[in-house]
Amino acid sequence: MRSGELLAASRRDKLQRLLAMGIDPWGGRFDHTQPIDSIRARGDSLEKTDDQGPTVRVAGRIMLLRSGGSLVFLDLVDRTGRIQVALGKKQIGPDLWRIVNCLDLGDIIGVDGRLAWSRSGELTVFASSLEFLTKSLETPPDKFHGLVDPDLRQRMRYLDLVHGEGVRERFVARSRIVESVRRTLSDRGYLEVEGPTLHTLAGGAAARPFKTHHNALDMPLVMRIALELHLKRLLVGGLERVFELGRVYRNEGVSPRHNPEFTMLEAYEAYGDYSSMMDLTEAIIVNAASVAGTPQQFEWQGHTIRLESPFRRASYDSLLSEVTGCNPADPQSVLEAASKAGIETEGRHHDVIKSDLFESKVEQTLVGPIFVIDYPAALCPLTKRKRTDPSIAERFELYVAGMELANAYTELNDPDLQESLFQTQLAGLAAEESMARMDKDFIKALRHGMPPAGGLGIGIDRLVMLLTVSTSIRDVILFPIQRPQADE
RNA sequence: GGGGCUGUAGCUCAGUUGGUUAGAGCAUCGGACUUUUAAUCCGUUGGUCCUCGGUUCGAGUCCGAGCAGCCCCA
Repeated sequence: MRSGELLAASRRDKLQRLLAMGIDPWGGRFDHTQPIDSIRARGDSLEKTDDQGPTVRVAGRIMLLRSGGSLVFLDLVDRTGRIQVALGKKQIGPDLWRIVNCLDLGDIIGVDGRLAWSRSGELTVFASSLEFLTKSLETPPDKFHGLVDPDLRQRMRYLDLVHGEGVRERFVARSRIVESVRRTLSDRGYLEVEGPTLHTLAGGAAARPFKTHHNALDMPLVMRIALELHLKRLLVGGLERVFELGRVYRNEGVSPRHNPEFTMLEAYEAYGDYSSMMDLTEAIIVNAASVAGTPQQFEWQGHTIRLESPFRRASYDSLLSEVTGCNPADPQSVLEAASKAGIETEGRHHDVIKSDLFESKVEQTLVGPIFVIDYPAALCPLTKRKRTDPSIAERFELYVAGMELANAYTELNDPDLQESLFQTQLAGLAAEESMARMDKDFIKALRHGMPPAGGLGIGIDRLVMLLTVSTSIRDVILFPIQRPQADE
């Protein structure tokens, strides 16, 4: 028999012993428990010598078990923390003591007892009674090292949450961040809406979609790659301030910064523009950082990050010239810089070359947070051009540690220009890298009149990475994509 | 898509130049213990060395292919 089977057999055996005693190994309702963190807080006002502290009731999973014959110490965890429990044969009586002999690491129990400090100074619930709540039939990970194999941590996230250092806290922070983002927007009068996730056309971003099919209607569908075009239809509909915070899907590679499904925020504000979106972006991030407990200054991805408002703003062209030394206004100078950087230039649109140069040379230097503003217009088919210079689009991207975190425009609301931009495929740009995809229904909506507006997109997973100081997107997504395991 | 690294007990990890029966800690089981802190002490059980193939008298170790994961690059 394998070791795993032997371990399981011993737990099954204890399960049977519990059943034989008339105890339900799967428990039931257990009311009036106190969260462990609040119990710990009560310990602060407890004299070290007081062995008759307040009566408490706690429930949780057994993480450690130290048996001293007729006195057992165990560490119990709940969603708020960890506390030591002492179970004494004399204190709980011989009937309940028979349960103690059936306890394994990982079991879930409920305890009533008095809170007091143990002789060695550990805050402890000295149990007067015990209720068995759930048997664990699998062996938990090594009690000291926990689960460290990144593959197993993702496949068995439930174990990672229990045993991983700071894992539960990180996902609690994620939830608080999302909550804060919603609050910042709703405080400003934004309405949360839900657009369709099944599209007939993948618009609003440059990405390859997942394809699917609707049987009853017998039509091909794609999973959405962005929220943009439906939210703008709602601006036409007069909702004026709308946002959606939801999942989008891109059929692309996996990396420490990319997961094929991820959470996107998009917000649109009638009568705003890209600079009002910069203010909004700062507010969203600064507010979220404060609820996530992100330090003012920290090391992330090899850079020292300071999240201080206002974030620096610099134009695309000025950064390009600063880093590469070229003159962005002079096509020849850009061409030379691009060739020097080993970028393919033959037969490609000037703005496409510029963009490649920016990506290969400038992005990595952007420690930030920094708003990169005023993009080459040809790359931005959904963005309004500057009145003073139609070659420049009123767009910004927010960078932190070389990573794109947010993207925003003054939204293009001229239906005729939009239609012609949807038809323009830039030389040297693959169709799937282009945002230009004809959406006639959207154009029609624009013809009815979309108010001038600012629009913003924030990658929520990346924001959570930043604010929880995580290195991989997989550390902030509960169930990132994985291939199925060959066996089992 | 290309390159590098990794895969050994339920978990965390050793494993020498290719050489006898593959080891440790935790976990399990048995024993001692009513103030322990990864409890301790004594004893015990547990292996598809990721898979398939090859080289060899002999493979956890070398070679090839595949699978899975991590990282870097495009």
